[in-house]
Amino acid sequence: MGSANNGKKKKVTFDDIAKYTGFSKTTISRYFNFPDSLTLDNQEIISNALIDLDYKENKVARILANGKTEFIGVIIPNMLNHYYSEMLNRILQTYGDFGYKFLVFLGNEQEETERKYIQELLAYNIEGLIVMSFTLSSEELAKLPIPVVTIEREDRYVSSVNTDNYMGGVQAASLLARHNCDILVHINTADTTPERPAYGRIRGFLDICEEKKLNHRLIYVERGDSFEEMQESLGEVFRELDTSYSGMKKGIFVSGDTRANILLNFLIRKYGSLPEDYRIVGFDDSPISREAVIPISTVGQQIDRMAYEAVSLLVEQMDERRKRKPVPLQEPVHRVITPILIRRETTEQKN
Amino acid sequence: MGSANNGKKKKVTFDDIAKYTGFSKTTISRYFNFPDSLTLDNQEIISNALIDLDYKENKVARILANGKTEFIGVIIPNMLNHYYSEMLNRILQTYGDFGYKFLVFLGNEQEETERKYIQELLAYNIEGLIVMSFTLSSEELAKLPIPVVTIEREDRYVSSVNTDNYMGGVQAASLLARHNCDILVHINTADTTPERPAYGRIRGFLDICEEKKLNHRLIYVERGDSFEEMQESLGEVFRELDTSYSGMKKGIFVSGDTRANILLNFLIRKYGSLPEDYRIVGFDDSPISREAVIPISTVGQQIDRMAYEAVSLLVEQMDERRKRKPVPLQEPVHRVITPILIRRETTEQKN
DNA sequence: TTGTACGCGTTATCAC
DNA sequence: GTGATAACGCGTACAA
Repeated sequence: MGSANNGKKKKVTFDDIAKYTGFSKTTISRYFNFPDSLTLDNQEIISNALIDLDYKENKVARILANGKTEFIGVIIPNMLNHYYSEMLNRILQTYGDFGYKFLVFLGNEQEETERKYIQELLAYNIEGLIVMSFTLSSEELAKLPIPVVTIEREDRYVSSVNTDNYMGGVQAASLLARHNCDILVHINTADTTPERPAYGRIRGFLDICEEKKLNHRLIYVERGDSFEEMQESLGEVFRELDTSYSGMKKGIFVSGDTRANILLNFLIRKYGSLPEDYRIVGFDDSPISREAVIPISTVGQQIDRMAYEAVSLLVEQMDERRKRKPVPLQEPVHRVITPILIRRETTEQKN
Repeated sequence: MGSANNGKKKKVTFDDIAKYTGFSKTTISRYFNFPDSLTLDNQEIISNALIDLDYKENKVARILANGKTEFIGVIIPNMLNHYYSEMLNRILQTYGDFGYKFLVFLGNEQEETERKYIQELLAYNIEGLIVMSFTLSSEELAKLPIPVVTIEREDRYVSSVNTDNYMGGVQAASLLARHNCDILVHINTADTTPERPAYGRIRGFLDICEEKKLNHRLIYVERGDSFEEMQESLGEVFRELDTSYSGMKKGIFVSGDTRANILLNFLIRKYGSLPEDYRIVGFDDSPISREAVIPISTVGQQIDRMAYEAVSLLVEQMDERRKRKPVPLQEPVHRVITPILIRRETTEQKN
């Protein structure tokens, strides 16, 4: 047995391999980076030596020598929201495609902290940055010395990937329109301002309503910090809708499945089942839309594709930088991913 | 003015600062690591130089020089399960407490891939590893050259943090017993084997039932890869329970809130509300337990504390390694976190 | 209190 | 096809 290498086991380096095989450090390096430049015999010799010595590669040293960390920084607002955790999930999974590792920070809504995080990330020589939090302006992000891609946030001065929110609004409103609702209602949060991509949902909804001359209404609720707060504000909305439009068929497009579910629960708890004069469409295709007591129709964001596009957009720019004469992007690239309408029982109820 | 450093802006190094200020590199280094060893005047001079030159620290170089990466590796099974994403969330948040950065990989259930991930992590000189996936045995993990802490998985040969699952089972069963149920049922997944911490839930449940001589029953369902599969297998269970124990008061302890919610939904869809002869307790305190049409009583794992304990346990061991004469742990440390029983409407219904 | 010289493990640039 | 040597940017004895 090799016996236990007790205490601090010194790591095996190129130097050790070189001495062991009689080659130079350079040749060992070449074995890893340009194996074809060695004779097959010599490759074999080194290959065996690696096993004999139990060599483990040291990426830190490589980074110092050539500057490529293969690190991408990620700043994400939180992970309570399924949308973000799923996005992070998909981002991490692109490791298989591109080989980049991710350093993740949770942005806590404070500008200064977030700047600190970015400095820390830069100190590790990350090669690119993905930003999902919205505390820092794209103008500021664009000034960073590395490529930046944002996801679903204000993106005027940087490249980005967003859902086609307008299309989402159109899809939702059209579906409700097809069900011959007497009144279309869209519920969104008060902080959905025009510069946010999510604002497109409102425009899409309104455009369809106006185009088809449908009776409609827009309701803003506070975002709310907790589930209970959301429940409370939606409780009022529910009671008002339920009484004001009594007897009318109501088509409700709720921006966010969590809120759609809350509304649905109010209905079920009041009526024991989903009344026929209610049709509901959510947004996000988050787990709750599937797990709800009546599965909720929803506009599904293609999170997997968005994550992939974000990373690949970043990789393109990072690759460009490695060239002799890099041609940086003159204009930010904005990729838009079409959402997918998912019909479930809150619109397709079989009675 | 320094003018715009065009093209590839060379990074400012200690050498540049040294030349600029007239000090040596060493003094600059000391400024960062032992500022008190410089006179206040000289600190001031260097401090100003940093601003003038717009110096950005380079952690990679520092790592190479002293070996401390401040990286912790994390291997997590997936992020679809809220439990994992929340745990990751909390782990990432410990950055504020300990300053360690996390390199995260998603274990995909294949031993070889997971070993590859670990090698990659080691290549980056991570100082410690947190493992939540269960593909690799603790025996194998214990052989790694760095400290390892597992969370809620088989942990015989490594340090770990687990929920007190036994206590959780006891709490759930006791609560149901207090409601004078005629039959206590525990639903768990078939893969919950004795070496898994989660097995304690079963033992706790059984012990209470036997101690109080309660009519009880244990039902195993397949884990299921999708929500639909879970729904299907639980559908059968539901129909059987509903007919077999008709007229009896049923106390059901479901291992996992997602499954508890599915069961609840079957009830609501059949009866329009939660019948009085049903009492349900879930496990995990995941969002669905709160968002369900009838909020579900559940045994809540203290994920924040578990994450903190895991990281701090790791940090202790990593700190120990930096000492002259490190005294490695002779025996793995197992920290156990007590779960908290959360009573909601599925047991405390006000009619 | 400050400086000199070397080491960390790899890659890049020349030679041969 | 292979080797010597100099970077890469910082930490750390040891010396002054």
